[in-house]
Amino acid sequence: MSLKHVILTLIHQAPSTGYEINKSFEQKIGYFWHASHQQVYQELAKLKKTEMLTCEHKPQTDKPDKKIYSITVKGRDELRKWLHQSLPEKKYKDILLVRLLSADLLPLDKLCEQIQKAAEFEQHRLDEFLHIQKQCYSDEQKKYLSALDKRLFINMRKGILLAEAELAWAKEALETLQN
Amino acid sequence: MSLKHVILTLIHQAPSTGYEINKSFEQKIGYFWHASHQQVYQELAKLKKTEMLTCEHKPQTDKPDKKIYSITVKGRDELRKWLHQSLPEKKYKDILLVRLLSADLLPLDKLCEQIQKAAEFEQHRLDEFLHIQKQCYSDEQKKYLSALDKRLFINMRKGILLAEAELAWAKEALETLQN
DNA sequence: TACTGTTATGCAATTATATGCATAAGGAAC
DNA sequence: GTTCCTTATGCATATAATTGCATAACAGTA
Repeated sequence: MSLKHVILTLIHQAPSTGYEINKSFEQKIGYFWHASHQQVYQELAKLKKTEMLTCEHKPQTDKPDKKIYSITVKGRDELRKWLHQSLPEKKYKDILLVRLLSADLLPLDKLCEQIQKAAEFEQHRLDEFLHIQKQCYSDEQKKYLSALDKRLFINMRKGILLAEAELAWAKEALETLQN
Repeated sequence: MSLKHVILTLIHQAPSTGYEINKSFEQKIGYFWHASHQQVYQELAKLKKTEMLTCEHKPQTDKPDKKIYSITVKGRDELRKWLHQSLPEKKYKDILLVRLLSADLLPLDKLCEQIQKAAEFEQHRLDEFLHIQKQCYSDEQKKYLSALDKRLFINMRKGILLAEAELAWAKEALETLQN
């Protein structure tokens, strides 16, 4: 439903290869959308078949050949249409919360360990975001952000706020469990 | 991967029918795990076939017949095994953040409308949680929580903290966009 | 020279989810 | 009396996502 549009969004920003799109998913985009490389290549093939994208073949001598995809008018129309649709309901999936429900089969210390580990992961995420914030968005820089940079800033802020909430929860949860 | 274990968790707590499990997903469980009724019935059939669950058929005269599922020893072992596995990485999917990236195809006012709508949904969620918190977890009551109630409390707290973070983000985002 | 990592693509098979439709009986509302 | 809601189950099909495997050339390193 949406991976299609995520990819269209990326290629709309700039023509790209599957490899580059995969890199985006591994790096920045990965914080708010997850996709494997197989999924990406399959989706690109589908988008080409339905004429949302065109593909230019770029042979290379030293490295494997590239396929550079560009968005078509049809693709841009589809993207615009999707952007105007109302947001589908969020589908929450939080394994840790499920595990809490059957913790009588999981010793308290093991459970706390899992919460601890999840917290460390979030801390790592948060640190990365905070680093970006420091580097790219000083109070001075924030005054003169372009429209695009504003949007990137907002996205990063969500990463920060959610990671902080996760961390606050983990702390509280550990205290309550071990009280 | 996990729906299986979510269902095992629920039936481990108490033998249930597919209908009851679906109710759980629509209500409380829905806040941290989403599943449709078709998915649930199919998964129950699979779990029965693989002998994780047994099924007792309860004919009823006034209403459609029930199938009451109970967890088997094999099912409980499977659940315990899963509980001890380390958590898989979270797979983030946030459509709103994707949409922010291609906002040049979406007028600012429409974008803000979508953020506003998402915020209203979160506010509704938050209100429900806060209501539960007020009803069930007064300062006095919190002192004497059973192990299970503690876990339920922790889950609810996550709902509250995350919803608050979403709301804080939405407010900030709207301010930045409209500055 | 063999191993590891990066660039670059993909197929095949399976599993997980979603979409649409179907049945059936009781009760409440209009 | 017909329409809608709740209880209770499910099938068939379609789409999305994961898992495992495969290819290939170069570059660095041990």
